[in-house]
Amino acid sequence: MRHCHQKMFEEIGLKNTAQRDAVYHALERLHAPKTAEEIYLDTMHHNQDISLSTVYRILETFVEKNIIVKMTLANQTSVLYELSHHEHEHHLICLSCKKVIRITGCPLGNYEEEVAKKHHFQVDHHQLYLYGYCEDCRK
Amino acid sequence: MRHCHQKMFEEIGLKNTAQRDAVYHALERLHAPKTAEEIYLDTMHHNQDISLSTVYRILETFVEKNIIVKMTLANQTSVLYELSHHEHEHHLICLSCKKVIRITGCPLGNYEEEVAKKHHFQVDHHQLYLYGYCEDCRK
DNA sequence: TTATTTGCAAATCTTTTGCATGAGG
DNA sequence: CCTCATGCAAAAGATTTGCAAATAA
Repeated sequence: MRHCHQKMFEEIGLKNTAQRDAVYHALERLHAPKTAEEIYLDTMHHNQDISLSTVYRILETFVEKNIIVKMTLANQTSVLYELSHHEHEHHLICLSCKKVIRITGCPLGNYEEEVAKKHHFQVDHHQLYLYGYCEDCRK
Repeated sequence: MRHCHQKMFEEIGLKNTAQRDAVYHALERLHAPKTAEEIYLDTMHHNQDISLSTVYRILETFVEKNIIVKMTLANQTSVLYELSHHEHEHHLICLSCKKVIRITGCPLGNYEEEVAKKHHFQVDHHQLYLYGYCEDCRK
């Protein structure tokens, strides 16, 4: 039973359990937004028994502690989770293979301020998704 | 039993039923992205008995015929539907009252082409959501 | 030791589907 | 008439929850 993330859990005030460690490892391995089910299966495939409800609970806890983020894509029923990268990013979503690709850079410029002024809406953050076909699927 | 949308249904090859008419009326009244449940309740409140599964089926049909669009917001489990406006639009979502406001105008410019070039990704369309606080809630 | 975490099963919520009945053209 | 649409109830998929047992600190 490894405890690679012991220090991190300590810092954020969470007990260092084998299940939390395993879920964190899975998120590191998968390095893309994944469903709770996918994270559960990946964990099981790496010989860490866990129950699906525990995965959900751990993911919720991680979201609260801001170490992962939660997202929902258009016309997709499940919620996706990925490690927080603490940098501004957007996503490309392949309509064919459903792959999600993170990209940095942002075209918004001072658009948020324009919107704030024009619509009397105080912008906190934004999400931009570009849907299309990835290199492999456009062939 | 009114049939205000008879001509439209005829044109797109759908039978003109009281339920379809009622759902379309509800979408016109609500003029914002709403859940199937909300559309169902609005329809019932306007004295048109309908079953929730029929609402889902009608909404699916309308999506196929391109007279409405389907969307999912971040961290929200339910799918939302609204009339197609056939113009490019984005949405402001109030984090407090959950209101969704449609806006026109787009800050992307030639960003899609840049992404296509840089990431070898063929962009089909995009979604932009600005989260924050609306005029009523920022007070 | 004690509060926290986990596993299991059951509950919940949203959406879909099978099938018999009903209605539009 | 005959096909398509609807209602109902049941199924399905995703997520949450209650509770007793297990475990970290």
